[in-house]
Amino acid sequence: MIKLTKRTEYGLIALVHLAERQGQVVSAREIGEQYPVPRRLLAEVLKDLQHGGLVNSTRGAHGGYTLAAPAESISLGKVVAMLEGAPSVTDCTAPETAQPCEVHATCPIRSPLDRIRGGIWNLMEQTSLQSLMDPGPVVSLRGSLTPSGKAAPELES
Amino acid sequence: MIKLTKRTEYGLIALVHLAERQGQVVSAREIGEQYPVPRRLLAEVLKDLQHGGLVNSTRGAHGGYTLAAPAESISLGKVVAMLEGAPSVTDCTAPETAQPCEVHATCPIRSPLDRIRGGIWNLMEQTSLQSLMDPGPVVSLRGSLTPSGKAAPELES
DNA sequence: ATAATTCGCACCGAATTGCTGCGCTTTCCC
DNA sequence: GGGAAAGCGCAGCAATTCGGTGCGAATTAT
Repeated sequence: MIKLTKRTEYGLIALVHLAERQGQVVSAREIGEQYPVPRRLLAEVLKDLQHGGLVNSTRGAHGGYTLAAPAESISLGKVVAMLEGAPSVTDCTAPETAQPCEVHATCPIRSPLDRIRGGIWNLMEQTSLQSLMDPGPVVSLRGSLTPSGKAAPELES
Repeated sequence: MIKLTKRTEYGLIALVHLAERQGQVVSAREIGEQYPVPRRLLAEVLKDLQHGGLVNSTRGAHGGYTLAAPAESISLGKVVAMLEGAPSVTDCTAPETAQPCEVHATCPIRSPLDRIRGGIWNLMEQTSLQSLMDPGPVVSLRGSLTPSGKAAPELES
């Protein structure tokens, strides 16, 4: 199914919240109080974001989280990749699967499907956290589905 | 997770196969023999496609399926919507959920997330079965994420 | 009749998802 | 120093979804 998980949804809520108070240390509890987000799960998500280096965490009494980078430089793609694992359109397109997918040779939709995946991914890569907050147009894609199929050059590395 | 289900994958394989022999009646068994697709499940998928009017089915001895429309007029979006149900980026964006999603008012990422969904959807809507088969560029998106957020005007109706 | 097909359920096992519990560590404040 | 506040790590649980199958009925060419 084409959808994002709750983890990503919560993560985005938190990130946007952090972005609004850039610099300030915000606790998971505070965020959990403002939105109907199970704070326990939110903490889990924040932890993952911290692992990925998107947020900094401060422990201890008045601890909490801050954005580790400006909102403009955080792409939706990064968040999704971090919170949901490697994205793929079908299982056999997942690079780490390493199973050459027996169809491979015959499968007539493999590479096209790859292009779709690239397009979706490109969409997310080009969407920054900042633009998610802006009211205006987010991004203008063009030529996102090129024959090369490599619309999303680098993901995480 | 951002991915298509096996159902869609199998459906696309079948549709492409049907498109290649446009006009000819092709049985589920034949398709199942060419690709490592459980023919039982394939039949299930084909049935759904028939329900949605994308393919015609002929019963009886030399029965099978044919494309119900030219490959150019079948969009990837239609197939996905038909095989995976209403697409949504998060649960609360699903129209039929009807739960107004308590955050709604406060949720800072609802509408942006909606735009993402629209963008992805738009991508699929603009990708025809035919273009999936062509080797060239598939589609050139531009302005897919407009502030209006309604990048995908009509879905199924 | 018989064989080849699709059709319509219903069902099962496995994986994923959303969520919670419990205890530990770190840090601030008194 | 002691307590409270906060993050960290791991493990587990319930519900849903997904991939796949079984079985029989209906339909049609030979």
